[in-house]
Amino acid sequence: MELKQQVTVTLAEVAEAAGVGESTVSRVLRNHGSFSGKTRERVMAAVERLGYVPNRIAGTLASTGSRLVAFVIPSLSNIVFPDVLRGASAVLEENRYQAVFSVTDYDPGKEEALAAAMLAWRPAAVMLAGYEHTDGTVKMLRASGCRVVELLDLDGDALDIAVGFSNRAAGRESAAFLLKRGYRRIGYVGHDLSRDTRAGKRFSSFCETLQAHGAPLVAREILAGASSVENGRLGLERLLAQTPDLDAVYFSNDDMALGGYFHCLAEGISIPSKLAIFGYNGLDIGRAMPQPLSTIRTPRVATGQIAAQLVVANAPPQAVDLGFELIDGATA
Amino acid sequence: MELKQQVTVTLAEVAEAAGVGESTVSRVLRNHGSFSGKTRERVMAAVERLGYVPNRIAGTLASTGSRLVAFVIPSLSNIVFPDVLRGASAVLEENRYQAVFSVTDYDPGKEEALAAAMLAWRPAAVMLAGYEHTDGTVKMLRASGCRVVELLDLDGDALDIAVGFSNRAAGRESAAFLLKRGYRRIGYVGHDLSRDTRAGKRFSSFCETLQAHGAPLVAREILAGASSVENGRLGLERLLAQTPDLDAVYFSNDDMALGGYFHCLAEGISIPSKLAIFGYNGLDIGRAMPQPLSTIRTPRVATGQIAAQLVVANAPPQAVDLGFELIDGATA
DNA sequence: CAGCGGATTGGTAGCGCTGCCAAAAAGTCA
DNA sequence: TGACTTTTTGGCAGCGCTACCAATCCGCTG
Repeated sequence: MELKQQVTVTLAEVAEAAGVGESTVSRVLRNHGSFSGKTRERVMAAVERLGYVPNRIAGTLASTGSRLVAFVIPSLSNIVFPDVLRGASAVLEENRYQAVFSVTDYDPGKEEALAAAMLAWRPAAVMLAGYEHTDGTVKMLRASGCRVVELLDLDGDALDIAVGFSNRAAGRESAAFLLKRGYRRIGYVGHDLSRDTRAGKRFSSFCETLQAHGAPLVAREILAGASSVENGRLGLERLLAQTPDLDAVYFSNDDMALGGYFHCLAEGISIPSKLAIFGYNGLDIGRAMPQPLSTIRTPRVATGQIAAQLVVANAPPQAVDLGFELIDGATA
Repeated sequence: MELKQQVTVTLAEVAEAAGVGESTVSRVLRNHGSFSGKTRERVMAAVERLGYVPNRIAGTLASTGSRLVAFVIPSLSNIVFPDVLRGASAVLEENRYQAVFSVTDYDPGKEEALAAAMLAWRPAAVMLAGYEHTDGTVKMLRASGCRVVELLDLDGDALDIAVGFSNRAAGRESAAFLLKRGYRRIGYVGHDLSRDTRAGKRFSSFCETLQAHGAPLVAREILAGASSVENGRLGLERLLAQTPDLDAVYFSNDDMALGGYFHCLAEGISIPSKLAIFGYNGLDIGRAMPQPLSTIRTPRVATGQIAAQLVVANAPPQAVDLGFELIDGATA
């Protein structure tokens, strides 16, 4: 292999080869404005012959408004965000938009820096997780003039568009469900809540609901770092060591809950008679477990889809509540 | 708070405000070329005051070479690709590169179309999964002059850079491991192999190795659609219904294997004494299972990191073998 | 056949920034 | 101090494309 030749064919060359003007080529390629069928053929033949690939950088600069959509997401380890991206990218690709992303690791400072970097690409929209942003981020987004979509949260005030569901309601319904099932000595196993503010909202509403029904949270175990199956297992082990007589445990999400489930399997703790387990997210894996996981299924892919559709349609500011579904599984 | 729908500030305006020339502002902002400390301060003050955000579209067009890196990946559901993206995006962000992506759904035709769309952004590099591309894709990539990185496969000829490991070797070692453990009646449960060519390579090498050792594959169950825990469970159920006396099953990946594990749990099939289970990928979840999953751990995040590093460093064409690790768990 | 309106087409300013080059300013040295 | 360097700086031509406008063409009318 050797150095490649930078043989960039330009629109001007296509125009020359086709014997037409540049603007005609541009019109044909974008299928915009009018041109004859004959012209179209000549242009397409030249494009084919020269192997022309339009330069979207130049195109975007010359036209108003880009077809880039920027995602500034907390993580790619948590399946939630790939799911959102998946939903969004399908819609964006259909509409010839291009997705750009960067990962904040749940760090608001990094979010601000990355949002600034994104804005430099003059995207049509910026999509972020939730409502908690630094003042700098908010100011910057407001000043940018591009659409802003806040995802997966509805507990707060949207800057522009918001798509998701209420995490507080999710926490509340989870607690109500466990209470209705008769559990009274309830514990919690979670991951770092200071960074994952949505998990924090679920937890605080969960606690408030328990409290309001006279069965306040008995114990909690918060693990540093991200959620994972291993942390869930470890968390439940620690929680039970500290408070053995719990009858139910709420986990910050399904990964953590699955870890708890594994711990019970390994220790011979029978579910749900000895201990009930409740998760959050409604991952597919929960359905395949020997005992389907009791959890709340969230519309992750749909969140991405709807968000993308609203951006493509340049919809007015709004908050779209996609809701969630409580899965009455076999673990609680 | 001023909610001015401000017209975008340009570099020229910053220059004017700072009382310097445009090129001076450009130099200061990119910290490239020489300028005095005093000038630097004046420029930065003006940038701050006006809330200037550089326009990377214009910058990229004017300069040679972009800082975009395009990912054309088969899926976001399979955790493999988010993992690769995660490794890559960390490195890219550090180096002020921007990641762009689109999803092919394992469809070579879609890959070609999306690769073409990506090329229109004139990226510094295009990253793709594996070696199997349409002639059109290959031709286009060759002609583009941008770097091409093929990921997660080494069984074939690289276009430019390749980073990953040998799937054939992985299949071979998996088979050798099971044979060494004494299993002889071995089955396979997999997902759609025609699309996921890397899984196909593992499977064919697995079979060849069994054959070479006089213990050819006894049965197989291939499920349509993507890999999932549910499909793994269903697949094993079907496989055993058809061939009950297997002593080991190789799964196309850990998700599928976990499904198989769940099936055994639900049916009271003891692992590994009655049936051994072997996966592929080495997901964290496998470590947290009551019986750690026997599998092969692949360097997914590292693949992304190394790939990104090579692109950033503009390294010469090469194939980097990151290898994999056989995890001697408790299920085989 | 001139006159018209709509369909096509080409010319050409920019879009906002970088790269190159020459000019201006600031140092250096004998 | 004058000649010569080195550091800073500004001007401006593009990068490849789109948007706008004017020119041309065509088919019909009256």
